[in-house]
Amino acid sequence: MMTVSRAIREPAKVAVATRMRVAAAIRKLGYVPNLTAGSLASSRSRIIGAIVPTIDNSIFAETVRGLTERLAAGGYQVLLGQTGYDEGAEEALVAAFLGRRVDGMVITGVNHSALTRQRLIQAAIPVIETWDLTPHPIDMVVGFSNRDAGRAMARYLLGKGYRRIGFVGGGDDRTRSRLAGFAAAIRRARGASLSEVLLPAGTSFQGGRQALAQLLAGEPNLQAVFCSNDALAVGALMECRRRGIEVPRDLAIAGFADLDIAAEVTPTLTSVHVGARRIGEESARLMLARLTGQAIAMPLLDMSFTIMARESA
Amino acid sequence: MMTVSRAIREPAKVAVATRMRVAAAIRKLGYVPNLTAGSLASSRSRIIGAIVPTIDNSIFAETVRGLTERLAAGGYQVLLGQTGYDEGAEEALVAAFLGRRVDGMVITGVNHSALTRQRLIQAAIPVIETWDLTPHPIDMVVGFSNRDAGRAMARYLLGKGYRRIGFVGGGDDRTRSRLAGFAAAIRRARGASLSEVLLPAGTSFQGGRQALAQLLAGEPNLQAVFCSNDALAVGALMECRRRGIEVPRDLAIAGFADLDIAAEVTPTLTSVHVGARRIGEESARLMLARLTGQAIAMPLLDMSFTIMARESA
DNA sequence: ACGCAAACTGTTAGCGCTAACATCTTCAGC
DNA sequence: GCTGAAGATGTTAGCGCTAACAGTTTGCGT
Repeated sequence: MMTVSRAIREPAKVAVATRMRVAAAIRKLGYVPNLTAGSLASSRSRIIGAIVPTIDNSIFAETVRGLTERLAAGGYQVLLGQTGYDEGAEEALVAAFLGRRVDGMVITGVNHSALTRQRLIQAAIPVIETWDLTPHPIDMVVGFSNRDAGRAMARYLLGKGYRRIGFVGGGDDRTRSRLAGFAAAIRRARGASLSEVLLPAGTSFQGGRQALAQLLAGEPNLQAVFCSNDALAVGALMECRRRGIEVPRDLAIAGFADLDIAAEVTPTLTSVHVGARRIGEESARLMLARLTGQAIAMPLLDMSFTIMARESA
Repeated sequence: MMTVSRAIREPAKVAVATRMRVAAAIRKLGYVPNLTAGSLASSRSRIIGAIVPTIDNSIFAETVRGLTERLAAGGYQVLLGQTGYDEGAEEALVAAFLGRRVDGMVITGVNHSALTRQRLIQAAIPVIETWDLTPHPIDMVVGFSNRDAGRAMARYLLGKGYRRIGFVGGGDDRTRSRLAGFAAAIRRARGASLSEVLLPAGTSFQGGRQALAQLLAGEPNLQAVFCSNDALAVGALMECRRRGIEVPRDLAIAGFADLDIAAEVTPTLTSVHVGARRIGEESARLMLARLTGQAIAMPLLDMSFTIMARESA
């Protein structure tokens, strides 16, 4: 038995002839190693838990893909959980994943319930928080400052001369951070005004259209709108087309995340590039390093962001 | 120990007072049950493996969501795998999932390598193939006929009077089935011609734009294009706008899958509604029924499809 | 007060593997 | 031919839980 176990996991330690006999027997018997038993015996599951709000609108899908591919290359699989932007769901998922004895966790955002934090710390496994930054990480962080990104977009729009400005976003933490930075910069600008619409978290095209309608109802002379994700922004663009509002002449629109679609719509969408895929890849890199016992020089990775100036704003 | 195990899994079988003592102890000790050990002992993992080509463009993301939510309600978790449209990756994922002793598998498509089929059959677990139909399922099927859907779209376009028709699709099995039905119907129509562009599997907006350009280069008088998914169709729409081609007056465009975005773009996109989410939900329903030992009256569920006639075609 | 079934709690064995250690081979070097 | 170390294979115990069964307590009818 032990020789078979070795032939599968560490072939170099088994003589070639034996290895071939093992392989033949495996084929003949249709043997499928029980990784569950292996996990129990070795107390390493080779599974990393990943928790994102949703994979629906591909904002996080890219991160998940980057993470999954890099971890797979290192021999780890990803157990994916979706919270639907619900803290209770996140708590349940973390508990379930820890129960499965994942070897590490990658979780979206830096705000978690006290219980979730406590459980993650007690689990004593590598934990990476993503898509944001914080001075008080659970363990490691790979993200960017949503606050700074919001401020940067405000400055960009103000720099273009816009003054009556709107904000549309879902109600999640990262959107709130972006809004905080955005609003602070606009408040500081002479003669600038801000109107906001906060939608339920996780809304998409349709939500963007409605939100734009709502903004225009309150402030018909709006000059620019910053949407907290590209799906909302594309929805807003569509609503503009429907109303005959010409973008950016009559109204400027900017999005966030720089999805594939941003460069493809007409007019092309100004957005904030955040390297969603690279966040996943870098998280995988850090995770693998930690799991192989390497010291992590930099447990806080600021991936930064870039404003992609295109036609819409 | 046994009482604790029962208090957690079947609280009704434990006296209330004992149950509360157990709960108190759990809290005090920060005990997290090891589900891996539980799986090994009970030989039930309460995990269902799900394999899709990709979650990037949300065609399958909806199915995954429906599946995940319904299964969660039944106490099961989903282990998600992405093949990236690669048969080798599918094989590896199936092997890995079976090694983890998943209690069931939900897999996209009905064409799999001989080895994959054999492994799934030998595993003797419930298996659901989705997004297509076949007379020779591994076990159960929840889908619709891609061939029929292709034919239906051909008839729809022919019925609108279009004769010089194009097809754009990725190179996956389901696209090929759609094309087969589509091409057959067009061949049978008087005076109708078909030009095709097959892209690498998994391409998106950008691919749709390029493919349209390619089609028009070969057949400048094209009247209608059927795109094998909505992302391609939206890409094609964008290319039209860029070239000043008015849809549907100069060129009709139809998509497939009826994503959220189809109803939101301008012009709204004619598409084939396939109930992606319901495929996931029904798969979960069948899976749970099978796992609780119920007999399945109908192991082949034809979810059908509907052509959503909108402005673009 | 007693018997007995139902309700509850406890004991034993083993799920399939791997860590750690033990033993057996092989072969270079003299 | 012998020694010793490296290389290859084997043995033992146990990971943390649950199925199956065993034993104990409770409550009810008489």
